Amino acid sequence: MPELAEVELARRQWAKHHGEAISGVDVHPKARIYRDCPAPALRILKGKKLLSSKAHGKRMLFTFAPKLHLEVHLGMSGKLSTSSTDHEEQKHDHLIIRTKKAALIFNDYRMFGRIMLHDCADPWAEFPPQPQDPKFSLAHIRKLVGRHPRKPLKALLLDQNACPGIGNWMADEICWRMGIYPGELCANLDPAAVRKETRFVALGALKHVAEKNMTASKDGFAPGSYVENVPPKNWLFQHRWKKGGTCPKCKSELARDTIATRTTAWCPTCQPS
DNA sequence: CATCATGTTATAAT
DNA sequence: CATTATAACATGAT
Repeated sequence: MPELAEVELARRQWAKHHGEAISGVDVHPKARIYRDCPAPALRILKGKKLLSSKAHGKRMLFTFAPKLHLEVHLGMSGKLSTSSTDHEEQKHDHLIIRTKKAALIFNDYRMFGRIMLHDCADPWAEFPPQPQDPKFSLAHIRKLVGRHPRKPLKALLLDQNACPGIGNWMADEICWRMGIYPGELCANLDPAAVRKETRFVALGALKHVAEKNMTASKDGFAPGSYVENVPPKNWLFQHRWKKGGTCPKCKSELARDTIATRTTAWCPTCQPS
């Protein structure tokens, strides 16, 4: 499910409980999401306060002390939600962090998501710039494109070291805005166009998906409700999965195929191969 | 029953 | 060594 804007929205669910002390931690020790971290280790959070949080790409980091952070990745089907203190464990709830006011829940039925615990000051110190950051510069993109001349555009966009936070639908959206066939090789691309449209889609997604609903309600969201936050109708997003879906620009029927291991939708007219 | 899903990663191949 | 391609992971919806 989650790309950078959905991840940011998920982070904000738990972020509503910054400042609250942790009274209990329920874990499912066998769940695959704990493959990087023994589940019982999470009990160290008990008695600590959730101080702050941030996101980078598709990762979230929840800070409980200067050198104690919980990292969460949602994988394909992970969800963060909050519920009342009497929340009873639902199917595929793998982690429930309890405070006096709420239950913070991580649910993931496919278990491609993951949990990590960090005991250093800044576990993300060496991360590459995100598309929405000013550091996502033209020089940076030139370097990326130059390093991957035989890589398809779509594969570059999906590379989390290159474009952190971009996933399948945003990658298609970016290719479509560029007017470039997703299988086009990086060697043939204009780095300025890659930068421009990647930033447009990243910033637009944050605005439409992450921010919009945050002002819609002040007392939280029902679990999963945020998935209804979607980009506008003139984005490819709204048309790419409909059968017989058409290009919002030229109304041609969209094409579909697997590119860079993922199902890809594009407009054969606006993005000729 | 077969196919597909907004993701990553270990391993192979070039 | 660096870059690129593919299979595997687990569950549910269609």
